[in-house]
Amino acid sequence: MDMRIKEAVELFQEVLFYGTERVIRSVDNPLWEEFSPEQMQSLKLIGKEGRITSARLAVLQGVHKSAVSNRTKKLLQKELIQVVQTADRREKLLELTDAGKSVLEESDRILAEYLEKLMSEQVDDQEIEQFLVIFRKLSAIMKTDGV
Amino acid sequence: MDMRIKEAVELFQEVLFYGTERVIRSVDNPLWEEFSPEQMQSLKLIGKEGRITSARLAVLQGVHKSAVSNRTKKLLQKELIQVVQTADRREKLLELTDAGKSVLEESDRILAEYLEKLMSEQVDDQEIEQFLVIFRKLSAIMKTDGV
DNA sequence: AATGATAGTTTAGGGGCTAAACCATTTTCC
DNA sequence: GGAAAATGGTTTAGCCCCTAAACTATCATT
Repeated sequence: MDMRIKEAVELFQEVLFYGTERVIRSVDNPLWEEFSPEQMQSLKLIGKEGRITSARLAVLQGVHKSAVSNRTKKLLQKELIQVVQTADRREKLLELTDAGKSVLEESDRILAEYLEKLMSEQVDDQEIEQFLVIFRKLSAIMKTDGV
Repeated sequence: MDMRIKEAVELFQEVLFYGTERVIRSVDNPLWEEFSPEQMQSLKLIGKEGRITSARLAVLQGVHKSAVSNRTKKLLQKELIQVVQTADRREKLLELTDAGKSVLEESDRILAEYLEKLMSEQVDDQEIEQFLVIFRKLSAIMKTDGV
């Protein structure tokens, strides 16, 4: 096996599979103690789309509809989202409340602070550029590779 | 806020927080249906250290000891690891069985195949090099930044 | 020998997931 | 127009993971 592939396997697992959880914990964002990553992602997608159905959210998040039902149920209880009824009586459109928007902004702000600090301490300018390039690429791959 | 930081926040979340699960699913490794990422990581660390205590595993994985107890319980039941008793009757050293070693090797082989295919289709040689550089950096950061 | 510390397990409760079952509503077909 | 099929979302059932307290056996200290 190509040594590079072998190394890639190790790094891939270390960073993507096993490192993520550690990063989330080290950011030490109080909001992330109250809202799970799954709930945060739901907020993000709802915010991005403006108004969205549960079905679409399930597709975007790649999970079963009942998982979405459970997530949105909690977000509704926490009043971070609200329902807008459509003509189709079966359907519910979800949108962010002001509180939901605040949570998203605050969460991003804290993560930005964390990254800014991390980057200023451990990464030089050129590496930041490379980081962005590679992550843009990874993001693109994840969106196209049947992922 | 620096636009680059803003972009980094988005990409970071997309790739590390929300993309990982999708990648795991798209690799389509049958072993990963039988063994969770948490169990796989335990196998990996046990394999790397040769013999290891639950306490050390808890530290390396950054989880509570009861989580480790549950993980190793399942791995024992599946006969992927076995216990070696020490002089300290409270303590148990864990080591891989041959079956455990096989699972690790097979899992890595499948992931290597996946990455090789991915890289040959969507990434050029220079990008592979950059990918490795950046991931080495990320891996190093995760090991030192109180992560 | 009694007390405190330690290693690991079990218990309790919270989060997540899949998928079937369920219910109301809409669409399709005859 | 009415019955059957499809659809949107919720609830139920069962499995997984986590944290942390409670618990038990063993070791170390006083």
